[in-house]
Amino acid sequence: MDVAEYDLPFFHQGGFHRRSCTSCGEAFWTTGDHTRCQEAPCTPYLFLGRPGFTRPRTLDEMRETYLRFFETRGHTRVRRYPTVARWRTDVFFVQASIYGFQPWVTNGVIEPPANPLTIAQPCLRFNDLAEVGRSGRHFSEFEMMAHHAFNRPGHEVYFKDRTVELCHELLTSELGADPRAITYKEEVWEGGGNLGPSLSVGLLGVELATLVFMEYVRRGDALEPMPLTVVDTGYGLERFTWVSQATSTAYEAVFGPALRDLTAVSTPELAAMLIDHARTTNFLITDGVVPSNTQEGYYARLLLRRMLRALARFPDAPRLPALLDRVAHDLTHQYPEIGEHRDDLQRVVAAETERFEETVARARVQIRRTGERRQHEGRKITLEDLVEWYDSLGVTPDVAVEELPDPPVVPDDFFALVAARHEAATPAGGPEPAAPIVPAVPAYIPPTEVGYYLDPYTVEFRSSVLFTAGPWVVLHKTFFYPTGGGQLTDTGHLDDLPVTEVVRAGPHVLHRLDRDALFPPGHLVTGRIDAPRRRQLMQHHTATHLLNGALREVLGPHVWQAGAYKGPDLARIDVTHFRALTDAELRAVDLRVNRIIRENREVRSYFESRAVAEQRFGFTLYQGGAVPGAELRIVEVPGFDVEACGGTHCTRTGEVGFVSILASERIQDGVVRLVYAAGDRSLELQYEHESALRAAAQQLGVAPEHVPQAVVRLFAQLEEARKLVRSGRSTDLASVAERLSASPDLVRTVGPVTIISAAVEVDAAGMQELCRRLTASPGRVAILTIESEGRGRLIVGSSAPSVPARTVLDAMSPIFHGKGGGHAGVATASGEPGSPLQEALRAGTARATELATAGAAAPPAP
RNA sequence: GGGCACGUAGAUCAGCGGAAGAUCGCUGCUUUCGCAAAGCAGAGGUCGGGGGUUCAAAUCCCCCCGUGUCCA
Repeated sequence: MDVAEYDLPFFHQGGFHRRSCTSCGEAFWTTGDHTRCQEAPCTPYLFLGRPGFTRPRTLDEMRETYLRFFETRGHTRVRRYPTVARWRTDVFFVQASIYGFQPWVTNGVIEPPANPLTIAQPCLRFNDLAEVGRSGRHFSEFEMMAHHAFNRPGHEVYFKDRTVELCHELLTSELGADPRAITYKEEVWEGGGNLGPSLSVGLLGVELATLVFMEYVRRGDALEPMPLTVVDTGYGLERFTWVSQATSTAYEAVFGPALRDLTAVSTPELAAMLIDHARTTNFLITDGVVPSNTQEGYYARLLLRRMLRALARFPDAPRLPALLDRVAHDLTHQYPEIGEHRDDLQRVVAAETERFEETVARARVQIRRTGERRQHEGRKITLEDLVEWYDSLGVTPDVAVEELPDPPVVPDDFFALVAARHEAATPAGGPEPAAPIVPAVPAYIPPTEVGYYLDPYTVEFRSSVLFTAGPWVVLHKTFFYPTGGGQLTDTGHLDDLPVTEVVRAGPHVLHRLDRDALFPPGHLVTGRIDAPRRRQLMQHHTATHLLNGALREVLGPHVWQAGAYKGPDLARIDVTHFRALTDAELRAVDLRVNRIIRENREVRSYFESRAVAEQRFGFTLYQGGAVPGAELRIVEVPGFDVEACGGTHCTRTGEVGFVSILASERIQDGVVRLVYAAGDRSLELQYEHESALRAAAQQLGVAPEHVPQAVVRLFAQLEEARKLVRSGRSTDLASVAERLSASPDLVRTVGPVTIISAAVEVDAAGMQELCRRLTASPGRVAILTIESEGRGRLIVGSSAPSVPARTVLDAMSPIFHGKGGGHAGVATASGEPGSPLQEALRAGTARATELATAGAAAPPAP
């Protein structure tokens, strides 16, 4: 980055000089006489026991001081964004104050809610979890205070000079830092394809803030100026608070009395870790994360389990619910929504705690058993076993060791071993499902006017053709709804040609015909939408919103839509929840939804600017996921449910008719699915179910209400019958066995050994069963053959030690080209049928006789 | 989104290529005034589902379903 980028008038007028840090070599600006930048590691912490600001402030005081400082200098205070970045697909969590404005504000698509603005944004970072509590300064949740300015050509708010000036004024005049102790180190910031110069603000060994000036786009090696430049600052609230209090760790300054209380009943490190995690958990769950084994949910689980494990070591410490409550109480002053989610959070945590305890109890039993078995076998439990258990049972080595008589030594780098194991695993990576191939619409074609938002009831219209490509048609204006938001495409006709699919591509709506479109440009077509289908789709879509609202009411505000489908036959909604729904919950949801339908409430659909909608309704708007654009389409059932949604909706709830919930299942940890039907479709299904029930009743010859008992009875009878068949077969085999044993030409006796050999006519399983019966008593050898599926099969069974079945078999196999094997007790083979098989049977009998004779002559030592 | 582990009797699990097992629970009998307990006997299994390899699969391979867990 060019030196000139950092050469600001403010530095020159303020008497700053530019130096190179003798430690890291980076350039920095200061009015003092430092030879090093005032940041770690070049400069050690100098503020410990010697505050960098004039007076100590608590976290809340420091935040308020900051925000007010910028408010009085023309900035508008903006509410925090959720810590869970639902509006983004590239990250799970907000990790910096600018995330709330990416990508639509920073790329210029929409206006910021205010300009310039100031914000205190809770951020989550989980990369250094192991350091939290131990290092004295790491947090999993921290607040990034910021002032942001977005500059468009012709509308310049402020840029580098004013930014540094404000920062310097805040530190010196407002907080009372010694101006000469401050250094502004030159750095380059880069991210998301953008980059620009930045200044890192150091004081007494701490990096207090970073001032980033986003002004370039990287195109290969070249840098191009951005049309919109952004002042992206970040001030660490926790560090400011710490520097003001000069305590020995940041935790003492930030967590205050809660930390002292908890330290008294545990250790300082664990107390800090617990409070940090409790804060983070409060934010996570309040912002809509349900603990699970995937995605965001896993972090909630990870934190909760770390807390539970730590608390288990200190019987005098408060239990998890009390800890979370205490921390929530401290946060509620600033974030009232955390207090509002208190009860819901406690339910979520209780369910997760129960689950954890079950998991650990189950794992302990398993480990103890394995330990005992290994000891029996004279083998040791290895470190590898512990890694395996952690990975697959979720048991930390300290717990595993408690269950083992002779545990291996657990090295300090245990978790590095786990990581290494994952390193070795190579990801598979399947092919992406093919997206429908849509032709490129030339840019000169004007955007399609869409009529279905304002008027979802028009199903016939006239419009002119603007563009065709193969079967695809773009119209000047359309009422056809393209697949989107989980709602399936409309179908119908353009003139008399069937429309099979409608998709949106950027500003255009493309209709796909069942053949190539031969309309000349400008041709006027009549569009007719399949009205019953559309009506059904609308009913399903509105029903989905009603269910979502009812689920939040019944289950709690942790419920978020995690996916939805609205087809012509059925609809589905997936929502976050910590366990499968009970029948009572389902009934409550069903009752609530159908009641709202009967009340025939208004369903309002309208456009609203994003900033206004977010401020009015909050981020629960984004139930369907990220929605682009400056304007949001809002679908609101006043007092019940509000969502940003692009679908077609009924205008009154009564039009939905009736909703019947057909099924509910837990589709993955933390997500449940409801399947349902609305309107005519729910009636149709009702009829289908009734007629199915009647048909079943008729078959059973009972009244419909007696079907369940009749089925139970039927199954009992079936079981009886199966038993009879089995015992019948078994008596059959028994009589065959008896007959064989009684046939003198099949049986020969050699000393204590009785040999029975015969060709029988049963199936393969019967042959085995027969063999087992014949050799049930000691001193018996059975050699049986069958022919089935064009092959010859044979079995040798022996309960006479002198005649190993396998040896007999080996004498027979070559004769009928049989393949097979077995052991001394039983051996089987299959090969050619017919005379070779008969020959083999004779040879086997001879071999068995030989062995028995030898055995009788020289009995084996006992 | 990916890795790994697991799915066997009502419950908890063993077996991991050669003839389906253990413990608890259940039923009956013995014993007892009765209960508990003990002893004896017995019932209870599509070894998650579907393909494949093999003379032979609960066991090996592939796919699917379910459960758990670790990681991003």
